[in-house]
Formats: sequence, C-alpha cells, structure tokens
Amino acid sequence: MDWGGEKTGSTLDMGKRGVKITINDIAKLANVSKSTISRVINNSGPVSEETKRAVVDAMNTLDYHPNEIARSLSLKRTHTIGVIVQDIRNPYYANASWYAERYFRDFNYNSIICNADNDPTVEESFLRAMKFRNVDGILLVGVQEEAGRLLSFNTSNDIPLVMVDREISGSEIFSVVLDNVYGGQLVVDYLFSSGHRRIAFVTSGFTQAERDRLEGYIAAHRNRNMQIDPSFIITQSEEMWHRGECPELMKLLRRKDRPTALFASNDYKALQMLKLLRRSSIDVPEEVSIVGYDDIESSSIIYPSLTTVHQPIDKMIDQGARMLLDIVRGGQPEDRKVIMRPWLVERESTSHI
Amino acid sequence: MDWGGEKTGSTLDMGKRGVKITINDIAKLANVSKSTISRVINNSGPVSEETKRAVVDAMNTLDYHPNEIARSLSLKRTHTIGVIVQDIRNPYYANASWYAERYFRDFNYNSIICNADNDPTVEESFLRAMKFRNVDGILLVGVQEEAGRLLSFNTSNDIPLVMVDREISGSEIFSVVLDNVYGGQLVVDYLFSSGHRRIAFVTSGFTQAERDRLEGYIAAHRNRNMQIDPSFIITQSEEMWHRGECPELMKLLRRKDRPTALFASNDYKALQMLKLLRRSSIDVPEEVSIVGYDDIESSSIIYPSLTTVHQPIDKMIDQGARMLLDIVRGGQPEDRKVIMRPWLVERESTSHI
DNA sequence: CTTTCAACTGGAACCGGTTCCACCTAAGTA
DNA sequence: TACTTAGGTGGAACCGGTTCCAGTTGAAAG
Repeated sequence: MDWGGEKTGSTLDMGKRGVKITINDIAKLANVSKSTISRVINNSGPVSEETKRAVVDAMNTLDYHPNEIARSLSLKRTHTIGVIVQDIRNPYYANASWYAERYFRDFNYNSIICNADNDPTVEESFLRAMKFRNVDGILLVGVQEEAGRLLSFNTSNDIPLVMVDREISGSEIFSVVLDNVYGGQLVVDYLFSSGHRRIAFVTSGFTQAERDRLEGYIAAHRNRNMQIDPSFIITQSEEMWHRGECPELMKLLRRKDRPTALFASNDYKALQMLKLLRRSSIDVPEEVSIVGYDDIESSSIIYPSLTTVHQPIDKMIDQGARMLLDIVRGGQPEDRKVIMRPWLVERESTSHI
Repeated sequence: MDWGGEKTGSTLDMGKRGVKITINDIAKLANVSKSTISRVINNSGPVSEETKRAVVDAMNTLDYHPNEIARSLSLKRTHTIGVIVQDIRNPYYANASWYAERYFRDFNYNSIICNADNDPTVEESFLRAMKFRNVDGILLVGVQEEAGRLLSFNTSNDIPLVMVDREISGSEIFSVVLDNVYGGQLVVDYLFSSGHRRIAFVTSGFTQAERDRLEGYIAAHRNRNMQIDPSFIITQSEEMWHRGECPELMKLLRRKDRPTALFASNDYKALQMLKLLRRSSIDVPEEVSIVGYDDIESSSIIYPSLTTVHQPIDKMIDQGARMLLDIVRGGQPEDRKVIMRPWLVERESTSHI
C-alpha cells in the first residue's frame, strides 16, 4: 500500500503547511552533503554507521520523502507502467486492467490505464503518448495491433513491452497467451458430447483470439467429419453488439433447422444473445443452448448462468506483469512466450439433448 | 487522445533509436537560447515572428516533445490527478472511476486510480501517498473518510480535493452529492403505491449514503404513519455480502409474515439477494419484489432485470472533475456543494400486489 | 616512519526544463 | 539631440535529486 519511502508519523498533517522538505534540508540538519543523503537513501555507496544514523534521524524528524519527480529526471525512469487495454466496456478486460494495476502497485509502480476502444489508431496514439510520458514499460492487454506498426515501435525503441492475451505470431515480442484454438475445440467437443449437432458460432471476428476460437470450432467439426453450414457462422461488427442487435442471428433462429446451440466468441456477446432470445421468448437452455467465452463476473450472476470457457486472466496478468517488471529492471525472463490453457465451466445455459 | 505536445509524423519510429531530443538540440538548430524555445512552447513572452518560425521548424524536423518530467520539476505540477474510489469490486464505482479517468485525460491530465477497498486506513495511506507523488489534485469517489482526518489533511494542505457521491456534513469541502434520503423515499413510495406494505431494508450500513437511504426508508413510513418492524431492517458486513451470504435475510423470509418487497441499499447487494432467492426457489417478482439502488450495468442485463434507483454517476463525475480542474487551475467553482437527484427505473424485479 | 589503500565524504556537474533579470536595439516622445 | 520605452533575446540560477571525481583520513603494511 505504501508507495515507497519510509513509514511516517500517524498524522496526515505533515510538511508544515505545504512547505516541502528537500534533500538540502536534511543535509543541513544532519550536517552532511546532499551526496551522502542520496547514498543513504539508495544504499549506493559507503556511509559510516554514525552518519547514516544522523541522516536517518534527520529524515525522521523532518518527515522527509524524496521527490519522485526530481529522481525521475536524473534517473530517467518514472516508476510508471502504461497499460493499454483493448476494450474497457468488456468486463473481462476491465477486470484484467485492475489486476494489472494492483500488481504493479504492489511493486511500487504506478499505472496509466488506457482504453484502446478496439481502435488501432487510438492504440497507436496511446503507444506514442506513453513514450512521451516516459513510462518505464508497457503492458498491452488483449490489444489488436497490426504487426508491422508494433514491431517498428518495439525495435526502434527501448521501452520494454509485453503483450497479454494476444501475440504477434512469428515475432520476438514477449507475450502471455491462451490457446484459443484449444478453447474453441473444448466448447464444440462439449456440445457434441451433449448431443448437439447443429452448433452456430457467433462473433465479430475482430480479434485474432476470436478467429482462433473459430478455428477451434472448425477443427472440432473436422475431427468428427461433420459439415459446417456456412450460415451457422455469424459475423457482425462490435458496434452492433454494443447496440445489442443481431438481425442475422434472429433470422437463423426462425429457420426450422435452426441450431440447437450457440457458441459466442465471448461472454459479452453471449449475454447480448441471452437478452435477444429472451425478447423472442426462446427458452435457454430448453430450446437453445448458449456457451460463452471468458467467464466474466456477470456470467455466474445472471439467470440462466452461463456455460463458458474460463480464462485465468488473473494468472495471465500476473505472468505478463512479472515479465515486464523483469525486463524493466534489466533482467531477462526465461520465456519469450507463455501459453496457458483455458477450461470449461459448465453452468445452466446448456442442456443435453 | 493526444496528451499534449504537437502533432507528429505518422511513424512510430521516432527519436533516432532512443536518443531523446532535448530543448538544447532545438536551441542549437534554431540558433537561439533555451529561454526562447521555452517562450515559444509556452507562449510565455515576446518572440518575433521570424524566430518563432525558426523554432517551430526546428521542433518539427527533430520531432521534439518537451520532457514532462523536467517540466514538472520546475513548474511543481505533474498534470496528474489522484482518484480514490471506495470499492472497485462494486461495478458502480468501477464505472465511475472510468468516467473520471476519461474526463481527466480529455483535459490532458493523467489519473492514478486507487481502490480504498472500503478501508479508511487504506484510504489514508493513499491520501498520503498521493501527496508524495505530487498529484495536482485528488478526487474522492464515494469514499468514506472520518471527517476529522480528512479535514486536517485538507486544511494543512494545499492539494485541491473534491468529493463525489459523499460529503462531510458541515465542512467546506467541495463535493457533489446525491440526495440519498430522497432516493430512499422514492423507492418506498413506489412500493407503497404498488400495494406493498411489508418492506424490508437490507444494507451493510457502512456508508453515509446507505444510512441516508435508510433514513428515507424510515421517513416514507413515517409520512404514511406506518410502523416499521425492526427485524425488517437487516444490517450485515460488506465482507459477508462479498461472500454472497445473508443468514438473517433467509431467516426473515421463512416467516409467514415475511416482507413482500426487499429494498437493497445498493444494486450489488440486490444482485446477491437475487441469487440467494433463486437458490431458495423464491420467485422474483411473483413472490417477493426487489429494488436496488445505483443502476449498475448488470441490473439491466440480468433476469429479472432490476428495478432500481438510477444515479447519474457520469454527470456527477463530470461535475466533480470539472470543479477539481477549476481549482487546480487556480479558479474558484461557483458552488462548494452540488446536490443532484436520482430517479427510479422500473424494471422486472417488482410487481403490483 | 613512510607508503598504500580502502573507507568515507564533499564539490560540482548534470538531468531538461522555467523564469527572473539584464542588456541591446529601434521607434516614439520631449 | 537626448531620453524613454517596449520588444526581443541571452545568461544564469533554480527545481530536487544522482553520480563522478577528487580529497581527506586512519589503519595496515613495508
């Protein structure tokens, strides 16, 4: 909780009404030079026990805390991490960003959290802004960046960068990813084993992750030699999803050979679909089963609670954040790429047929 | 989106591989002194058109962006706002913090967002930490601070401070609040007019807001000369709510004269109750009506969707953030206290009887 | 009793900006 | 012609730290 510096007295009334204590005040009181104070604070050079004691005493009596700004200026590091999140309206990422913030704060780093809003342009401008803000490192969470731009940013630049929940295939960029193809297969295999044969996939196809889940969906069909009706793959813009509409899905559901199960590329879309089906008086899971992906908090709160794929986003953030801080501090993480596997959480939105 | 500084070229590859351009480079290239460059950047002194042009040219060719850290050091302002939020696990506040962040960024301020986690001690330590981080101002969102400490912090200190969704009565602290007593009455009046006579109030009683809503609940009863059964007021710790249990409520619901309506002091608790009732197979709203307070996003997504009191948190944040920036920039907001009124949103979790 | 070396310490430059003050120049005024 | 005066500019100090370098000291080694 404490962001660095010594523990202080218990009153909030410090610093004698706005007058800031500087290293010079301590130097004067302890009768030593600035250099020595600095050495004591940073443990960066020999100081006799005696003077050290005097300095610490002086710091305590004046309740001194080094000015981080000045320190940043000479050290050229700001103790700040930039976190760029794909879409903060998606609770999964909202959650992720909070994990990240907490993690960094535990290690005495501030976070600047930015919402890329699914827009590569916005993303690029944040990337640039962060550079000028002198962040020590950047964590890209679920961000969709065209490979080229990001690579040029990264290679031309010395700002450490780690991607979580996304990667740029073939690149050397540090990343923590989930096996989304595997996850997609997981869902379809589960539905198959529950007796479903007509399974639709509903997505915006916007991110690589979503495309990978689709690939898993296709692979699972292929493994069982099942045909896929192309009209069972519904792609529609994020904007439409935010508006809560999906005409194509509604059309599909009016067919007599409609799907018995719907697989949404993420929980957000699954929840929207749930709303749509309720509006059309189609019972879930009695008439149609729904599976999501992400396991956001709402998924377990709503009724029917959502069968979904759980991604250990907290663990992933932990991993990514650890890697990033490693690099920031001059180390080298063992792995450039960590791949984690999601698992299925069975709830009420699916049924056997 | 742009955090200050000029528009730049379109490639992310800037600054010649990590070599930072400083004001001295510009001075050299434009053949003028640092002072003049500074005057051009800040428009803070007379510069001839001719030299100004030369300086701007130089800045463009080298793609120069002033170092914010150095600027902060001499100007003693960091363009950073501290935002302390009561409880980030509560989506209502999660939302609020995002509005705040967005607002400040639009005005070129960074935000440091901290979760007080319902703990005054944590809160105090953040307050202190922010002081040492040299934030330009602090926005307290729904934070529960013992009056004394905060006042001493505020008076001893020159950091501008604005409270949103909470206040310290009798103090001069800038604040934007909702009329929670009014809101509490609103709910009870609505339930009365729907025919309900046995209405329970369920809370943690932790915040002043919740206590005010209770006061409204009581006032509405008094206005109609109705007795309140003391066992209809259920108070239980936040921790228990996070765990999703409420034994006292379950006991109350087993009585034959059980309440016909439950009024939760916020949506989070309402959602937890919904889950509890579902587990006990009590139908909402057929058997028991539920009303929440806050109108968080999930309230409209879940089934049954929640009748609740909508608080224009976005507008409140706007107000509070505007006030704060006003003060930060040396101005004086017209009002020290802005009081806003919530309104009721009728959905599916309540019925007439 | 010198020499050597390590421990300790202070001075000054530096990080990259801002700002006060002094100076110069050219135009306006007495 | 001499005297203001305002516009335009550079120099230097300053913000509050870090760090290199050189100097002092005291004890151990020769």
